[in-house]
Amino acid sequence: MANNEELFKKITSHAKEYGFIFPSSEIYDGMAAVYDYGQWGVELKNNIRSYWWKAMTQMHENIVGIDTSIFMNPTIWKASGHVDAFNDPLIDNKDSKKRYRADVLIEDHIAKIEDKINKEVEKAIKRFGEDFNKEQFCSTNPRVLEHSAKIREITARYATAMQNNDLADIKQLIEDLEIVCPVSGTRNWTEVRQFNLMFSTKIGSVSDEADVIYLRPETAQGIFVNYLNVQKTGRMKIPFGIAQTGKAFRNEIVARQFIFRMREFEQMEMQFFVRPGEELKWFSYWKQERMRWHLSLGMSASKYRFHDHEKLAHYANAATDIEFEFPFGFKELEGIHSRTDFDLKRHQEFSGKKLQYFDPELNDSYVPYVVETSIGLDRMFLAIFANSFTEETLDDGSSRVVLRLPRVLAPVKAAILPLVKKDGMPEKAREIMNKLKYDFNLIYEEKDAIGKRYRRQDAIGTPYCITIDSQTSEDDTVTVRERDTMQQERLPIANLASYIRENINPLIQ
RNA sequence: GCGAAAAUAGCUCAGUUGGUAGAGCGCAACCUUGCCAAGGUUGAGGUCGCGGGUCCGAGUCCCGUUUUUCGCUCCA
Repeated sequence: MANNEELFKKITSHAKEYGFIFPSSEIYDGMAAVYDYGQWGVELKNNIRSYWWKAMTQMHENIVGIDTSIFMNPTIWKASGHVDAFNDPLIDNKDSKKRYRADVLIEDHIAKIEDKINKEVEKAIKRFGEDFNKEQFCSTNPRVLEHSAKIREITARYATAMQNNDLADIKQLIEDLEIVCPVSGTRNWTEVRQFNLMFSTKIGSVSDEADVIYLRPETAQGIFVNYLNVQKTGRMKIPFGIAQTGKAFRNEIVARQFIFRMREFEQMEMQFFVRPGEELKWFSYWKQERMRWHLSLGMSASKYRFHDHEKLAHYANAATDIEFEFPFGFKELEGIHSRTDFDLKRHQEFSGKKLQYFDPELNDSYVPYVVETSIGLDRMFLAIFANSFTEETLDDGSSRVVLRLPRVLAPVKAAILPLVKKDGMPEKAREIMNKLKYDFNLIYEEKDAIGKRYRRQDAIGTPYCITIDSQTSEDDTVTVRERDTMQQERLPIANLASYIRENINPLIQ
């Protein structure tokens, strides 16, 4: 494990040193769990996104893409369940390290007081027999009156505190009631915190009248609320899919492990709409299909595994994760969920609009079922980056750091290097550069010894180094040096473009 | 969120019982060499994470805070 920690440290250092990822707002002491992509990082990230996008849309005739807004009508998040499921005040016990919902702790306490009342009532029933008037008893018995007054007091105080968002008073209430942790039995509590999964902001320029809106915690809802627009205007027939990439925001309590868990992150999602009853067939199809996509990048199959969910979310009837072996262990990289018709049904209910699809083959209308594939772009970046990072010792005993990125994803496809800064080589190199730059992202470099320049390209994962030497001016050939093998071959300049194109794209191979 | 550890140049680090900062690599310019980094010369770059305190004097001691890492917890 110590080795992996060491490796992970090297990977994060390398990411910063070579312009892939910087801590956000670094000169202001940074911002927890927020990172910026640098000059090479953004190229790699764009390439991953584009590779996914092409694999989903271009390679599937029945999948199209859209791009929906981060802001959406707030009712969408009520329909999706995000508002209610994550709006609770939480408190931790420092001894047991267990986390509780503050309202549940207080309700449990009230339930205990109610038990006391019930016991008084039971005793009274035993004593007075059949003609016992419970209502009269409760409104006169001093012990019961005391208990019910207490309950009213607690309830009122809790309601006021929640209304005023007075979390300090909720903490005080828990202390005043001498509520103890069921596990540790102690009253060593943290402050009460409101845990909101969603970031909120206000729309409208007059703040009093402004409405609260949320930054989307997932991109999926933008697809759901547009599915009929796409289906109708694109004349889509079930089964069909809608793909989208974009930023999502989650107010995670613990965000950690570099770019693995960030509060602002990018998702690549595809929602596949199917006939009710056929969702599990498609679920299994997408499971295999998505794994195939991962393996096409050439990373070892042993780095991947499925993790089927046993406990399913309220909306799902099947779910699996594709996990990847990061330096800190196997972790979720992509989720594949059979979401049933939950989301569309809820939107139908909350919007009052029919979200049915007329199936001409069945001559029937229904709300489609949905199978979702959802992958974190930043996680995919980390998986690829960490997996590609290699330190090796060469035969001559020297060492090199090489980023063995899948070539299709490499930020720079080729470096154009004049062997020396004279004899017309730089001019020839510029000429080649100008021919190829419309097709590929290139780097031109003439400073330092050729070996040093090769190593610099290795460090950012450039698959090919094209070197112009004295022979170039004689026969218009150059040497092409491959990143992983360091082997060189001599090629005519005219063949360079097709050589690079054919060697970088696994979808062609 | 709880607990522990850490923070000095772009990166990796050193910095004696407290006496106002160094190395290697990297970077820039020039020279030299010319197919696998680490020849020469010159140079840029740090209010030692930030804020207080103790002291004649703090990178070093104390308190707070921010960030990062690890363990636990959380992750519809």
